[in-house]
This record gives sequence, C-alpha cells and structure tokens, in this order.
Amino acid sequence: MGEKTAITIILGPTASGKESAAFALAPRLGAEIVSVDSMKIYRTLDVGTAKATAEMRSAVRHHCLDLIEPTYDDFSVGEYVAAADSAIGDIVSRGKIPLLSGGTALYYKGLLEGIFEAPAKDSALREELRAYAGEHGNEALHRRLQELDPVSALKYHYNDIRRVVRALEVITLTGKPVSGSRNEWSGFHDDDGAFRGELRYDFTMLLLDWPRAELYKRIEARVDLMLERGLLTEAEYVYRRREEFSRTPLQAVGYKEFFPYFSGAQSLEEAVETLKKNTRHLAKSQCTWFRKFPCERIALDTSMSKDDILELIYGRMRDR
RNA sequence: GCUGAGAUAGCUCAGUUGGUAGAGCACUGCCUUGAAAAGGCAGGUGUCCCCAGUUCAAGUCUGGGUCUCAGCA
Repeated sequence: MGEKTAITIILGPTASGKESAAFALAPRLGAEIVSVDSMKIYRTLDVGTAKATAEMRSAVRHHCLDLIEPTYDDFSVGEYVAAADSAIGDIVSRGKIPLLSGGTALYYKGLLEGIFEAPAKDSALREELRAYAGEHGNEALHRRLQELDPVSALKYHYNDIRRVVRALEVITLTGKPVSGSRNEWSGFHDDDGAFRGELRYDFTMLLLDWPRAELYKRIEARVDLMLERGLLTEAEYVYRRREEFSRTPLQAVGYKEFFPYFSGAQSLEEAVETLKKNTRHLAKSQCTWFRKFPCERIALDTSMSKDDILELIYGRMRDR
C-alpha cells in the first residue's frame, strides 16, 4: 500500500467549482494539476470546455490538457490513462503533489482501477456489426453475443448497441470474452457497498456537493459567462470545421447546440436554452457516477463564500 | 362586436362508436472498459377550464359561462 503514489482528487459535476478550487489550492499544497476531462484534451476548444487560461497555466502547471487536435479520431480511455500516469510520475519525480480535477468519471475509473488488456477498436468490424443490427435488428445482434459471450449479453440491454458491438468486437478479435476481463476488474465497491479491489493509486477523493437546484443555477450563470467570454465565436469555428473534426469534440456540450442557430434553423435564445439543458443533463449523469465513487462529500451551499469553501476543502485534505 | 377553432401532465399535443386517460420532450433514478460532455435502461406526474344537465357511467353528449387563438369588422 505504502508503495503506491499518493494523489489528491477534487471531484464534482460541471460548474461545481472544482477546477477553480484546485487552482486556488495548488500553491498551498505544492501541487500541480492533472486534468481528468475528455474534452479539455482537445487543442483550440478552450472557452466551451472551461479550460484553464494561459495565465492560470503559467501560475500553476497543468497536465493532460491540449493533448491532441480536434481532428484526431482515435483517442480512448487507454490513451488517457497512459498520459495521466506519465504526468503523475513526472510531478512526483519533481517532488510535487499531483492534484487531479475534472468531471470524466470513466477516466477516473480507468486511472484508479486500470484498463484490462484488450484490442483497440476495429472500425471495419464495428461497421459490419452495426450493419447487421441495422438489417436484422438490435435483438438479433444481441443474440449473436449471447452465443459467444453469455455473461456480457446478460449485462447489456440489446439496445445498448455500442457495448454489444464492443463485446462482439473483443471476442471476435481475441477469442476471449470481455466479460472475463471485466470480472477481473476490481470495481470500487462490492455488492454491500464496501470498498474493495486493488487500486493503482493511494488517493484522497473529495466531492464538491451542491444541492441540485443550486447547481442548476450555477450552470445557468456559467453558460452566460462563457458567452461573454466568446463561446459563440469558438462554436462558430467548430461549426465551420465540423467536417474535419472527429466525433468527440462535435459531441461536446457547448458547440453542437449552436449549430441550428448558425444554419438559421433556430434563434440564439433557443440554442442557449438547449445548451443549458444539456449541461444540466451532463451534471446529472456525473452525479450518478460519483454516488458510487469512494469519495468524501463536502456539502456546499450558497451561504458560503468562496474562501469558506476553499478553507473547508483544504481542511479536509489536511485531515487525511 | 361577429364567425370559426381550441382549452387534457411542467411544455407540445393524442384520445376510436360515452366505461375516470396517453405520447414525445422536460424532470427523477440507474447502468457504464479504447466514442464517455458519448451510449443505454427504468420511473412518477393529472381538479381532462368552470357550472349545471342527460346517463348505471361524461375528457368524450347537451346547455350556459370563462379564457385563448385565427379570420372578419
């Protein structure tokens, strides 16, 4: 246990204030920040992803930002974990503390629990499997999985075509079921909710926990702030280059919502409403993930000042 | 003011020949291993505008009222 690298994680849904807390606390902790975010890895997508500014990045060193161009199509959890591992190693080797912050739950999972050995995607095979589902129906594809890997078939609904395809892909390419590998994957909790498993880091995980209604208000305010900071210009740039960009940046909340506005199909107000709604959805599903993370909740509310909040987080970190 | 149409879930609406209600979205919960800000699953919700009447039974039929929209003045 003691041999594992110690890391500190500030967790929270979008607009919870985790990134700014991490930035404010980093100097006091002697820490550098590692971003855990599936969208901030793209260069040039700055405002919409709420990426740390150049000034912030010259004050505190940030890692795992701007890893790839938005045209790059093959990024995956595996690549993220490799990048984060090396950033953490680098930080520790210089005698600093790794402070992780970001909202992509799957990346935390991969980083803390590890990624099993499995082949990368095979686009041709995926297309073939999808075509099969398109022709014979999702249930027919699921039946194929039932024959080859009954455990995975049981786990995934037949309409969850993406996972059904992936499971079929893995067993087709390796002859081994993903379910076998996944059983070896430790997980954060067992059925009783007790912590278990061999984790890759010795971590402290703090969750910034706002009441839902309050979080939604913060989201509204943050979208408005992004607009002031030039979100529309950035979204227009994404819109113009949409043919060249890979799928992932085009799915980011903050850009696609303006496409109907740029094409004249919607008013700006409508687009902004959609953006706020989608951001709420994002926050909600992040909350679902975080509920089963082994984290310490820090309950926040509007009566607290920014400094109160920072002191509270700092205090919790020292208690550990 | 007249004529016509409408009033049903938070929103947009569907409701066959009368048997106290539904779909999408929103909202809530859950799942999540190389696309994850993606993808999938599940759930609750109602003075059916109001008041009378007919009927065993009215969202549905009849009468009156209120409001909204459109057209005409």
